[in-house]
Amino acid sequence: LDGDDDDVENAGTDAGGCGALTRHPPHIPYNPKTHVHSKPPYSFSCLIFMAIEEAALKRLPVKDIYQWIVTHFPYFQNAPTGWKNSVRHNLSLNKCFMKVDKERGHNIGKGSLWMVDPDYRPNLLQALRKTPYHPYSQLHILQNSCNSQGSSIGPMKPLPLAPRPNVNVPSPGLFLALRQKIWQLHLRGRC
DNA sequence: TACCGTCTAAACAAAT
DNA sequence: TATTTGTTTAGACGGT
Ligand SMILES: [Mg+2]
Repeated sequence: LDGDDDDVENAGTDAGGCGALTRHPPHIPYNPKTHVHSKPPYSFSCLIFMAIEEAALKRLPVKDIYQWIVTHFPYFQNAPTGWKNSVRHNLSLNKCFMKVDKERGHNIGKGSLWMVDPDYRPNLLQALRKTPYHPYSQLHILQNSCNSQGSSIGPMKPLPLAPRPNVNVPSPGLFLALRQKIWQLHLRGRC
């Protein structure tokens, strides 16, 4: 039904080098909507994680994971075929992701729903924390820009980095909103 | 050097 | 029957 798997991509060499298959450089501000030729600086595990976390019920079928990824990271609209294979491969092999038990009764089309194994959710959060442009690695930008024009005080508050009774405190769902905010500040030349 | 996480390809089976 | 979904093996790569 969905005519995906569109190829017709770069035929072979790309002279300049900055063609499609390049991971986005860590030091340049990244916007998934505009940098459609850079591979997002997130692993498939992180992408899947964010997709599931933003789902109301924290569960998604494979197809919806695809959809979340392409809408939030348009790079994949024209990415070389194979990334869906990688998604499925990751879901299956990565212990952080598990299928929801096929509940008798209501079934959602094909396949199963996928969820994050609560025991391994901290692992995914840690992985996400280590990526660029994650709230935890970018919050200082918001802080140093939005406030203070005159305060000569340095570092301000150390930031709420961490510990927390965690569990589901640092919502990765906030990630995109925060990243957007940071991006806007960047465009205004304030950080 | 080994190990780990990651990515990509591919073979294959099962479900639909 | 064809497509989708899921599992598995294999190899490559960069970082620790
Ligand atoms: Mg799994």
